[in-house]
Amino acid sequence: MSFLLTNFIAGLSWSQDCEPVAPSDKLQPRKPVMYRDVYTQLHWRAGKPKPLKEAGAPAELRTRHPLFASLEHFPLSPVVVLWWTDMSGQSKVEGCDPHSTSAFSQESTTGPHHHHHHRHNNNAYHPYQQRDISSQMYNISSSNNHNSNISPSALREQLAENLERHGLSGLEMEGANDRLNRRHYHTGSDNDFSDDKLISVDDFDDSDDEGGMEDDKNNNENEDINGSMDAIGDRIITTTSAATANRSSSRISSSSSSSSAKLRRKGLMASAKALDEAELQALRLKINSRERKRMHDLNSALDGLREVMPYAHGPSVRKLSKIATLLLAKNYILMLNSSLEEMKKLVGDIYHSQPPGSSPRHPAPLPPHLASLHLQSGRRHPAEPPHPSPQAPQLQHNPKPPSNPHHNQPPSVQLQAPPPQMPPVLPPVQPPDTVSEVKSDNIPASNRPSSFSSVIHRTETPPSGTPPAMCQTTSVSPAPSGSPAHTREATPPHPPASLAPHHVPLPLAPLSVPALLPLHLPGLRAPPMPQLTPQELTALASAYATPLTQKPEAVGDPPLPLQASQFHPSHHQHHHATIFSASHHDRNSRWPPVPCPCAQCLLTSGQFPLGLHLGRYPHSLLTAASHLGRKV
DNA sequence: TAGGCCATCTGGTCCT
DNA sequence: AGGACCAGATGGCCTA
Repeated sequence: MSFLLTNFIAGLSWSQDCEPVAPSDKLQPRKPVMYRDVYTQLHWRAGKPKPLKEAGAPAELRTRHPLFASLEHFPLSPVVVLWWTDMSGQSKVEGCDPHSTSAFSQESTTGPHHHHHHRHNNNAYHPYQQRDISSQMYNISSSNNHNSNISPSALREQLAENLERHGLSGLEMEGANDRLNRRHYHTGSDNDFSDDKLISVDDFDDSDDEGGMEDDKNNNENEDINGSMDAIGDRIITTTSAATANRSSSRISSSSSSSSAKLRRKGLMASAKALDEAELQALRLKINSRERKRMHDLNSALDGLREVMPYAHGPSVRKLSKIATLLLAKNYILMLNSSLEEMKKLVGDIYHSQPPGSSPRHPAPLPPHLASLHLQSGRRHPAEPPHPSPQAPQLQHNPKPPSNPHHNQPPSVQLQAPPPQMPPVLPPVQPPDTVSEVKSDNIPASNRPSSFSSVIHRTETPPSGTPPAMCQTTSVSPAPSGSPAHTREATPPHPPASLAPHHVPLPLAPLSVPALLPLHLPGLRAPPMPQLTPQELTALASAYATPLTQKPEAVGDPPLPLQASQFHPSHHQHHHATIFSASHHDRNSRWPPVPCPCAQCLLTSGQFPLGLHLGRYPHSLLTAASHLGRKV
């Protein structure tokens, strides 16, 4: 879109139809912001902060026209008189007496350049079509008045007359604007503020400068872009629109044209190469393309992160925002680390605690299912040779979660551990290719905790030749329906023992853990029996393995009164209460909830099926959640 | 309708 | 010099 601005005049010409309001309440210029070298932007407010576009100010003026800065110097003269011709060839007026200018002529806008009409989308936002008279920006658009007969020259005369009527001459304004421009927007270049009455200011962004206004008779004195930039501050300026956010290629092309001019003006291309306009345009396009690609790559990476995040991936789940993704990922990592530590401690307690009075001379034989646990922390058995590579295990996510109809199953987490080094005192480790599947049904009911609802099984058989140290993946199958999350109470398979843990070495072997392990399950401490059957171990692990495939209806049952009170700090209870009251209980919400990224929610995911209890919430809340999680 | 989120353009800065 | 990176600005889309 192109338009012509003429007689940009600030004056005390309130329309009789508009109730004069204290200008300070209506037009409060923001601190001038340098925009594209020499221009500024103002923030228009009418009573309360209001979007600029709703204030009726054309985007070009809001962002580029330096004379808007005059409002700072003329706070009592908020009326701005504008006349422009938009892309569609319609002349419009803002800020002057509607009774005298409403019938604006369209004759001046007709020309051979209506070929630009095709760029306009009827559904696209048109800044000049949104008028807010309350903003006291008098927008007198006569785009639909084809019978008007006021020519631009007549309009100028009328405007000048109005100015004189209010005792403000254009000359005074011009001088003031010149001073203002020199003060605020003079870039130090050769701005001379010539006496040009009509200056073409090529838009920097987007519009088609190849013809938007060339036909207008007022553009006879148009200068090229460089000349116009040197003459910022003149009263009559022709510019083009940036309001149309049409991302079409044509826009890019036209944008690059003006941008290249800026590049040259800026001096970036002041080398001897003397790139011509086409080259500069190509350069601008190239830069834009690179930046676009960069952002696309960034978004792709974020998408990849979302895929491995433990939240519902179903199509009915709203996509995590960028910030939510990052916060969730961060807290997820924290939770995984905590889970790992917890698991280490638990395993150490399980296998190396001895009944009171007995001395742990030898570590308990490690059942096959946990024989592969590789403990990084804790004291090692004296017989255990030093680990050759004590680096922390590397957490890896399966790029794709196990294929099953449950979309919200979390990705498996694999721990890459160094090659196993089995202490001689321990029984041989079950080969990693052994696939065993133990269901809680196999466990006697008397030994089965009430939380035995999940199934843990080895899901992958390494291909032949795979070193034993390679990762194993343990996936957690969903809990049977009707088993709410909070019923997976952390009932220990055996009465909790208060035995002091005896950390003894464990064989170095790959550790397979579920992707998400709820922490702080009460009672799940060192069982009294040093040896557990594989079934028991599986059952125990299942208590830790939180099925994350709970149906969303579980969301509707706020788990707050239960484990939350046990595991959540008070501040987090409040956080949860806030969150839940805000979105969790909104069954009518259009969007399914998305996970709370705070660490506490992740840590207590065993009680709250991760990713199912939050909908979108404001950034402030999300940030607060992050802060809360940081305290955990 | 306000606010959140996003894509895009843009200019500045830093790095290689 | 050129590319990567960053932040500001803007408008569109969507939701509450």
